[in-house]
Amino acid sequence: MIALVDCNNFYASCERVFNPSMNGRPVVVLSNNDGCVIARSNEAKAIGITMGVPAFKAAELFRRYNVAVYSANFALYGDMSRRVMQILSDFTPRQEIYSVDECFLDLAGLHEDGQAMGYRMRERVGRWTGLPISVGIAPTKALAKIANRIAKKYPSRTGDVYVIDTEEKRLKALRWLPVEDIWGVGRRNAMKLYAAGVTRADDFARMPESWVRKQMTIKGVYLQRELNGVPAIDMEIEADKSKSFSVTRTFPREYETWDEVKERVVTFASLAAAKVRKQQSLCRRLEVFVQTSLYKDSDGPVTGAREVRFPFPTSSTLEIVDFVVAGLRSIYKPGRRYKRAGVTLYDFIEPEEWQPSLFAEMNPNPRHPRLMQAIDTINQKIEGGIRVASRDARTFKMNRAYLSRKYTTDIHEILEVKMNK
DNA sequence: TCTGGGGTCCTAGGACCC
DNA sequence: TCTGGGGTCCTAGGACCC
Repeated sequence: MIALVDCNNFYASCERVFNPSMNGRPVVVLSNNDGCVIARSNEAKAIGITMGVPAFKAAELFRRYNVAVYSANFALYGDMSRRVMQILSDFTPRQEIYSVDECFLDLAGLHEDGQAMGYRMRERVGRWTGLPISVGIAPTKALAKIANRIAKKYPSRTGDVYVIDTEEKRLKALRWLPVEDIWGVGRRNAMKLYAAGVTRADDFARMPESWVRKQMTIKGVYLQRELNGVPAIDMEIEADKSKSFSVTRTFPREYETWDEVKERVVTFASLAAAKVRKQQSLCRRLEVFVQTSLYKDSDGPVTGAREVRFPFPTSSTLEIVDFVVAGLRSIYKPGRRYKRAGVTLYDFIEPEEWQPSLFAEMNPNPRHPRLMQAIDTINQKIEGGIRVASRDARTFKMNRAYLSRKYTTDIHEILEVKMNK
């Protein structure tokens, strides 16, 4: 059996842990720049605040219902996530961390009753972190997802834990679940399925495999097997190295000068490069894009994008910054009002896989690795301690009007939290 | 005035090779 | 009139996830 454990309303719940007075009150968390709603407590959902709604459109609801509003505090959520995952890994070493707030646990070989174990997980995570979780248990990952959904939907009847361990329960669950809510069925496939007269998961499970293969590719076939109780999607216990790193942002206002846009893009490239170094890869390509407002022009946003292939693999911020500025220069149009930009680093190789070129000018600067190491060490201790000069913090300030504090990652805050307890 | 961010995988089709 | 067959690699675009 496989468990899918997931934190309820994760970001909103994290904020609540440190502000218990928010219990019972609607809580929402906003995206970068306080742009739109990205997490909601149950109370916030109940008063009709929808996922992704722009903050300015929900302002009236916020006021009327005395909603507690928070700017996203990803450092806090990341740290809470690490704690939850750590606790759950005690139940079985076979854990797949699927997202910041979810993990699969392979329960094979464990003798404890699933329901009982689910309650124990809930109890322990709740007591040790203050976060509420839901647990779904079933023979396959796709079914565990559904079990979890049932647990969430009927908290009082299930106690937030639901196990699909009989054929009867499996069929009942499939009859209950609309196709569009199946894990791996998105908007597009849902439309195809509806067009074919398929509206419930059990209809989908009975569709001819050839049809599924044709309409939904091999992934659809795996999914169908999983719903029929046959494992087809492997657990991924070992976290692979990432294949790309992106940093993209919407700006707080439109930028109309080269310097402003360049500063942002250089910053994004620097952040992404640090991630590449952290996983000890080298990078051979980047993509940079800039975009005008998604909402202003009636014919939609104008996007410019450019791929840059490096003459050698590198993880040096200095080298990557040069490449990204060259890329940006080739797409930047003076006079445009840019609202969003981003950088993706990808096409990684491992350092030992690469041989230097015979031509010196095609090789990376041999002194950069140690320089980067020194910079990373310093920046670990002093956030933003060293950066390339073309990054200028003064030119950019993100809106984070409702930011909570770094309760778990800043030593002063940690002491304060402890004293209050 | 104000509208998020970061990933992975699959497939078709083109380019190229022998 | 008749115009091979098999394979790899790469990329863009689509679809999906949280």
